[in-house]
Amino acid sequence: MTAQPSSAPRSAQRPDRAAPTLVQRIEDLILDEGLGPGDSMPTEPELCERLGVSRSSVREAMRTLASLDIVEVRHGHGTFVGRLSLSPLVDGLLFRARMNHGNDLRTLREVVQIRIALDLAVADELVERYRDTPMPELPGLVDAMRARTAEGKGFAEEDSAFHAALMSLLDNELVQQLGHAFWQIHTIALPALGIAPSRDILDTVDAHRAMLDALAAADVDAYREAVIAHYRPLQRVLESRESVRA
Amino acid sequence: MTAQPSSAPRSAQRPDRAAPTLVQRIEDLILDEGLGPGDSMPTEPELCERLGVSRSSVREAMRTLASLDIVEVRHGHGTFVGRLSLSPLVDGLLFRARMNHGNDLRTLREVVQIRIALDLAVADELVERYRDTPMPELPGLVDAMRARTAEGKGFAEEDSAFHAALMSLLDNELVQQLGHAFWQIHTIALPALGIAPSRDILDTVDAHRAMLDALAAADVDAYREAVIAHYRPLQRVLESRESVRA
DNA sequence: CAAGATTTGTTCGTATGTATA
DNA sequence: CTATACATACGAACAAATCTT
Repeated sequence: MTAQPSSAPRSAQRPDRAAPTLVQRIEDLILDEGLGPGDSMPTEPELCERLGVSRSSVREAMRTLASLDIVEVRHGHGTFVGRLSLSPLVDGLLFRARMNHGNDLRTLREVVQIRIALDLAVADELVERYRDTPMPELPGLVDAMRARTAEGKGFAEEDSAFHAALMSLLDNELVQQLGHAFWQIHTIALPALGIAPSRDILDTVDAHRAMLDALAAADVDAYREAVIAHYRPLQRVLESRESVRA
Repeated sequence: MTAQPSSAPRSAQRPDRAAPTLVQRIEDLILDEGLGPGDSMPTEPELCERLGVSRSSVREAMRTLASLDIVEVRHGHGTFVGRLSLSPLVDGLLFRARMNHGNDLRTLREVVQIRIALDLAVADELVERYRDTPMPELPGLVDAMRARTAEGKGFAEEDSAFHAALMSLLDNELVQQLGHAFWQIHTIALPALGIAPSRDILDTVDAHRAMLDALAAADVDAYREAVIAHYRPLQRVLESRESVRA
């Protein structure tokens, strides 16, 4: 009955002996040429020649690669190897969030759950690393958050910088990017869905400070507590919108 | 100094007052029409008319949406709303893995680290859920793994089904998909990079059984141990290839 | 500042391959 | 087998953005 895996969505459509798609051929070209992020790609006419296809085809393939952040195209300037960020994940999840809006905020709740899980999972290592590499700029960020909250403004920049700084201790680039990607999801989605931050957002600021205190004291349990507290206001906003369930 | 966020890669290029891109307009069309995964999209000529753009532009936008799994196009049949899977994440990470191959297997190591972190993070909840919903098909899967190993074959199907079944207990669709996506990465990447599984792959099979035993006994610590042991052979393969560092 | 060269963005018309009825 | 509807591919022309001279 398991004739077709059927789980593999579209990526695994490589029957091995089939003709490589144009997207793959361009990927191979990047690798063969030894290009890295930021390096400029051949121009479209050049690619048409080298690959023996029309410009329309090259352009469609480039769009695919651009949406995966494998290339980055700048109008009137050229095409460059992209940064291989997780922006496609962000784009996909943002659309998913818009899609099941009206029903509930399921996607956003799940994103927050994963952020919590990730933060808790790296807590041990973070405490250890922080011992060797304290980060003197972090308290200033927390103060800035408080200041901006007092002004009635958001503190997205500071929040992003705070978490990015902590994650940078981990020597795992993918975790950093995943964290940033998930952070982006609700930072972009909530305002876009017209959902205002709750009043107890100040608790979030305090939780940031508590996280720093726990790190300075090398107290893993306290850090875990602070992380959970840190997400509580956000969770409250999301749960309060929990409505119809099919 | 923070004039431009500049951290936002490409997704957030929405100065709010700028003309919505064609991709966004098609996304809006899907949402406005109330379409869901599997529903058929308007045909290309129809979209050209409704959106007032040429066929090529529609096609390029569709390619972008297809690579994000927001639409799925079936040759000669039509275009349909996609499943919103995490296939773009898989595609991007697979390319990244190919890119820093030759240097080291950094990306794959990071993927495994995240899988471990996720599995450990959900251990508590998993044990709890398993108490209420034991899954009688799982031991059979482990036996099948052992049988296939004895035949010298891989057990990708069984492994995938095993982890998918466990994750399905969690009531967090995103975690399931993330787990499956990361699983796909090294399952696809390792053979593609010509790296053979290590001899001690049998330990992985045993670890699967240990995971089940721990779940049946509702022993969280034992489950955590088994999870870690489960990844050890894979980690060994990846660490052994650690070579040049720039 | 201005003109021109380069490069990507958009459009049209046409022909071809593929799945369904 | 034929017909129809659909996606796929191509090539040429023009538009718009960017950089250089």
